[in-house]
Amino acid sequence: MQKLTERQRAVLSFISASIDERGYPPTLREIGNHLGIKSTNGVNDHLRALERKGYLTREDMKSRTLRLVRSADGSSSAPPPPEPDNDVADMIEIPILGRVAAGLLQEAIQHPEDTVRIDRMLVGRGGDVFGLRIVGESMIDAGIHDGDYVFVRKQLTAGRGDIVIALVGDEATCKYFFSERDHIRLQPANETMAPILIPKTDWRGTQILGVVVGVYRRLH
Amino acid sequence: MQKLTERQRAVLSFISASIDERGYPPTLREIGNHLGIKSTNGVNDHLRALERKGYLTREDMKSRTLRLVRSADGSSSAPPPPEPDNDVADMIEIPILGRVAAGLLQEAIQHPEDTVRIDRMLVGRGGDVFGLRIVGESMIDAGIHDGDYVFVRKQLTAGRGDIVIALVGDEATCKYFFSERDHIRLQPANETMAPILIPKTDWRGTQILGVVVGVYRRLH
DNA sequence: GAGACTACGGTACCGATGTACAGCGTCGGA
DNA sequence: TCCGACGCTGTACATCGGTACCGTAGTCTC
Repeated sequence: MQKLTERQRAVLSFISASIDERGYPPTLREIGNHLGIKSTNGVNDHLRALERKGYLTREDMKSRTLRLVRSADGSSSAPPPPEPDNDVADMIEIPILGRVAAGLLQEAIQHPEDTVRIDRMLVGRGGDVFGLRIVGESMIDAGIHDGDYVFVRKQLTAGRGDIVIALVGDEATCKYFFSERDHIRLQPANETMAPILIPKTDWRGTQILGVVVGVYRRLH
Repeated sequence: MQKLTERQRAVLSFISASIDERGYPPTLREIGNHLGIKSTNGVNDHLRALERKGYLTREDMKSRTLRLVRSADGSSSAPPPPEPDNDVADMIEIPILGRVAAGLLQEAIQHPEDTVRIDRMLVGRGGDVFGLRIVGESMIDAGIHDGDYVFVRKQLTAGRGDIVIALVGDEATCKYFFSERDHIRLQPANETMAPILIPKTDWRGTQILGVVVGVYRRLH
């Protein structure tokens, strides 16, 4: 399968998204509208290129007859295969489990507040991701404010300097992670707050819930 | 869910088959053709009945916008019920138009880099939303860092203290917005940077592109 | 017998859409 | 430097396709 340009990929992505979300393909003008292309011909050029490169087919003189072609590697395109498209329109559903530093984890997990869906692109590949609401200012110098949502990829280990969600006692907390000689240091990003030091002898892997892969703040 | 007549069931079945096999819904005339109905009105009667009984929805004055509605008992209608069409309406597709303070607006708008989809909940109701990538540290004290994505609701006015995307000369920039006696003040959230003052006589409404309604930062 | 709902035929209108043609600028080879 | 691919603007046009309005019939219920 020939390579696509950025622009062509964007067109393909929008077509795929349209089919997924609305159940029918877009028109030339809808595509143009979405991508800021004013001329139907501009869009048609892209479609011709995508046809030529084997990514989609369409029928003459009929509206909305775009069909995605499954690519050789099996990575979809085609709508009927229920598995998510590979590079395109890859969505992830993220449960917002609770608030960090606001209660027991168990408690939080049992009362998912809400669920949001965002583009997989925004949280990177792979992994099981959940969301938490931040309470407090302990990570403010890292640009994580009170009320922000953080998206967390579940994993038991972390690298030096990663922002993690860790269990300290019964509380989940958001901190920088540093593994040092004989202890784990959980460092707030706030000059007024002291790091939490945990002797490695007391440390268990299960205490890391995951690594923060995204931060979202709603304004207004 | 109300009962269907033989004929209505046949219409529904054909629509479903069309979506399954071809990837897009049929037109009125295609339905009529298949079922031996010569009048578009005959078909339209059926579609109206199916709408009224809650089996499908469609959009006005747009071709092939039939959508099957999942029936209460879960027994399809929807051809491949992979994802719940239920809250699909709550998704929003956001084109990432460019980088703030990195070039001309026109330039940016004409070259959308990419598109992301996120839950409408995250950006609030209504409005046309686009995305920008932040370049620079001018809003760092507001927790908006270099490389962050901001989601912007298009609007020409702003309230005191809103974070806006504004046109200053040819550049789009992200700043706090303050309307004062005889000038507009665009205030960076960075102690080392000076506000931009624009006499109200020089100010035009078109200079505000929109209000920042969300900030996203990808980590890791 | 009046009034619904169903199930069409026919026709007309007009907005929605795909197609075609003419250009323009950029960019990376050959 | 010419050429092809890319990525558009702009315009014109014919068809596609949804909607509206007018009729006819059969069935079923009240």
